[in-house]
Amino acid sequence: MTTARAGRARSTRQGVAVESLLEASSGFRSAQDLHAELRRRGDAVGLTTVYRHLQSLVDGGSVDMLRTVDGEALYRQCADSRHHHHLVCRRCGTAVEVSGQAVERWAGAVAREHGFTDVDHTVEVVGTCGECSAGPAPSS
Amino acid sequence: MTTARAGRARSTRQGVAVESLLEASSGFRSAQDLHAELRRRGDAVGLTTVYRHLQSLVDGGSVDMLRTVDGEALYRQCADSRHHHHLVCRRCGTAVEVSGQAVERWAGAVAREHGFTDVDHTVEVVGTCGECSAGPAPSS
DNA sequence: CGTGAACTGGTAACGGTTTTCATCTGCAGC
DNA sequence: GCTGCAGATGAAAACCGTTACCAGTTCACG
Ligand SMILES: [Mn+2]
Ligand SMILES: [Mn+2]
Ligand SMILES: [Zn+2]
Ligand SMILES: [Zn+2]
Repeated sequence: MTTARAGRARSTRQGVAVESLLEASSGFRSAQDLHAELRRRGDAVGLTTVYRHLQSLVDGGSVDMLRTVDGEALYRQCADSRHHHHLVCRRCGTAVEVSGQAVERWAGAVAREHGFTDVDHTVEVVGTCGECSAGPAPSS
Repeated sequence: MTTARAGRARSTRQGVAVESLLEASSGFRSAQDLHAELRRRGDAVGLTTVYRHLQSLVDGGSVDMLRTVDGEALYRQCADSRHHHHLVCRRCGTAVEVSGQAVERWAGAVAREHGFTDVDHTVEVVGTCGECSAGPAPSS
């Protein structure tokens, strides 16, 4: 009742591999990226299967997906299953989950003001995290 | 000095066609959509050229581009060249330009709070506009 | 064990976008 | 008005992330 998982019926080596790798990652990662790392570390999973599990996780609500400006899909395991947004470092990709009451209220108000209903919204904040701005300059 | 146009060096029939069609459109439109309408109305432009002009306009800052969830790029001529966001109807695509002081403040604050600098953000609000929710039901 | 539904993964297809390159054209300079 | 040519065009091919297809594999259950 509590977990509205639309997950797979069986637990497989591949499914566990994808899910746990994403869980161990700190930021958004692409399917191909995950696939490459799995292959590199020995326990390989087909690219198709990586996509399948990521899609299941997104459907289940435990993973967020977003599109980069050049059309690539990025996935991230979210600690909080409730509605929230991300503050992402443009350098290292690390993401912090943030909730924004102010934004929720604003979105609702601006929509109502223009006669819109069934409002939904997407908010992404990108910047350079403290660690990266203190770290080595992007020389080469 | 005022216009920081990174536009093309020459004025061509094709460039004018793309720009004015987008100008006459009320919401976000895809490159293929624009290409199809130009072809339909007789004054045809190569798809490649449509993409090229849209890219120039985006670079010049007079046009906004966003990605749909399935990776398609959508373009819109913005009336306001200053920073703003859009309230888009998920049914008819009509977009209203809105500025959100509350969101700007929130984004800055939440970033500062987590030690992030050089903050940027994207905010999109989608809903059903008054006209569409009053109009014909999405039957067939 | 035996059966079948779920799962896997190589390969092919898909679709939007970009690159390539031969051809064309706006326009600055005569 | 011409001419020259850098800039622009567009059909076709390449690109690339993603999805569909489908034959083979795995696993829960009787
Ligand atoms: Mn929100
Ligand atoms: Mn803003
Ligand atoms: Zn960082
Ligand atoms: Zn509408």
